[in-house]
Amino acid sequence: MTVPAGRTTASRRERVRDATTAEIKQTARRLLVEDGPDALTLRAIAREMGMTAPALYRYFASHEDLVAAVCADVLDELTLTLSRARDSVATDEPVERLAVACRAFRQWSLAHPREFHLTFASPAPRPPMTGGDIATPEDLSFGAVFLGIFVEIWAHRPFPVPDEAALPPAFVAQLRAFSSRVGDVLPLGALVAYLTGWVRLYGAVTIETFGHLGFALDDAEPMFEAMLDDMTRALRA
Amino acid sequence: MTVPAGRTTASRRERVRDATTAEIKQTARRLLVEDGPDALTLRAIAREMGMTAPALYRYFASHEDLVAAVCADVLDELTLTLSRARDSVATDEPVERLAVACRAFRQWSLAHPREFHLTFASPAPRPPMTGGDIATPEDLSFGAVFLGIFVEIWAHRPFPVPDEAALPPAFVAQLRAFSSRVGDVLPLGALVAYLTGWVRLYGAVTIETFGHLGFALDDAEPMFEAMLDDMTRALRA
DNA sequence: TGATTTAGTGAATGATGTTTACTATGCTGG
DNA sequence: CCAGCATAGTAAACATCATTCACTAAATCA
Repeated sequence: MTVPAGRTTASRRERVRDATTAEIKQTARRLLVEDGPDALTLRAIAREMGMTAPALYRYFASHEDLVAAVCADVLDELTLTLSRARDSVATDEPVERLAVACRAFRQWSLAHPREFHLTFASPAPRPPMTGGDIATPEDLSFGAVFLGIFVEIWAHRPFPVPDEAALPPAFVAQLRAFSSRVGDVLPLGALVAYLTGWVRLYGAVTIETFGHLGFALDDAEPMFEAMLDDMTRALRA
Repeated sequence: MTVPAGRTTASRRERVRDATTAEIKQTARRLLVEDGPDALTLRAIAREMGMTAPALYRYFASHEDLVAAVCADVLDELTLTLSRARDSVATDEPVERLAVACRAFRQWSLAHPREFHLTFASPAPRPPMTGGDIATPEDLSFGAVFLGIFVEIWAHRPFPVPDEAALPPAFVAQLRAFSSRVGDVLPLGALVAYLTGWVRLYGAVTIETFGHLGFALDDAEPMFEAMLDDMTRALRA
């Protein structure tokens, strides 16, 4: 995804093509943000660009593919945002780096709810996790940001983790498979903490952006901070 | 929502009208389940029923209204399912009643992912929580199931809650408002536990149904059970 | 029984994704 | 330099969608 392509090897044609492709995705995203997911139509995008809809088929095989490309862009941008947030804290405070990244995830999502929902809460046809021909939100780089922070935390000072023998064997088997897939960078118990953190973070942000806490709270930030507290405390102890 | 209407006062016309309304919603839901949210079209519904699309406007003001009605039905069904699950455990084990209801929520959602996403993860135009003219998932009955269980737990044996003085004042203010809205059935700290539980439950189920744990796990049940353990332990201690 | 309300149809409008045939334009090899 | 070709774009068409409007037929009611 998002291969910058070698500077010199780009012919003129390739350059204008890439520019058009980028403009299409940009326009699509603008329509999504301004007028909602239903406004994300080929005809509207083409209209905005002073083109006709069939022309877009020179750049994307289908409407679905275009949406997927927008999602990939969104994911890249979010990944970059999270990396930057993480790097704004010194490496000798890895738990704080995690907290800052989590807050950045929430802030970005609240500021970009439609992009967030399209990318993280759409019933997209997800391939059964075979190789990596399509980008799911957990694809490498994105998930790697948080996983990397957990590696840092663990290296800095290991935190209490559930005993492997206490976990259901079927769970351990899955964890082993996942662990080897990511290069065995953490003990299984720490992977559980990582996954638990992802579940809590995703859940807190998703429930807030969908307004499913509005029945009780106007501002969910204190709840979010309480969750972060709970999470980071367990990683400091 | 879903007023059964007095038995005797229903004229013949009203009865067949209600039957047709029900059939429309049923058909809509079947199309949603079988062919996905994009198949939920007025024309398709009418076609399935041997009617024409404009006829449906005698029953629903718009496509959006029909979808909202389907959501309301889904919510009612889920609420009923959760109540039943809760009632399958004796009232002297209220924490277990909570666990059983949470499992029922997950099971139902996994068995009905499209209904779940339509009702709980759609960017529907949510009114800013004024009165109650439109049904959001947290509308009375649904949220009341879980809130009721927390009331039972608290009555059976109070659990440790954060000190009110330790919470941010702005948070306390919101909690007070919510508390009075639900009749002050619990101390503020216990309300925090209730809301935290809802966030964790919603998050765990949503992340699983969207497949956002698939990058690590094939079966998220052990993670869910671990979450439940963590949650119920805090309510027993 | 006659008036009125109701359920439903058919045709039409404007929008959508997608395909096909066609037309320029720019690039490239002799 | 120019003949040939790949590319980017258009216009027209098709099937589908939500929605509106004029109309019909049937059920209800006074």
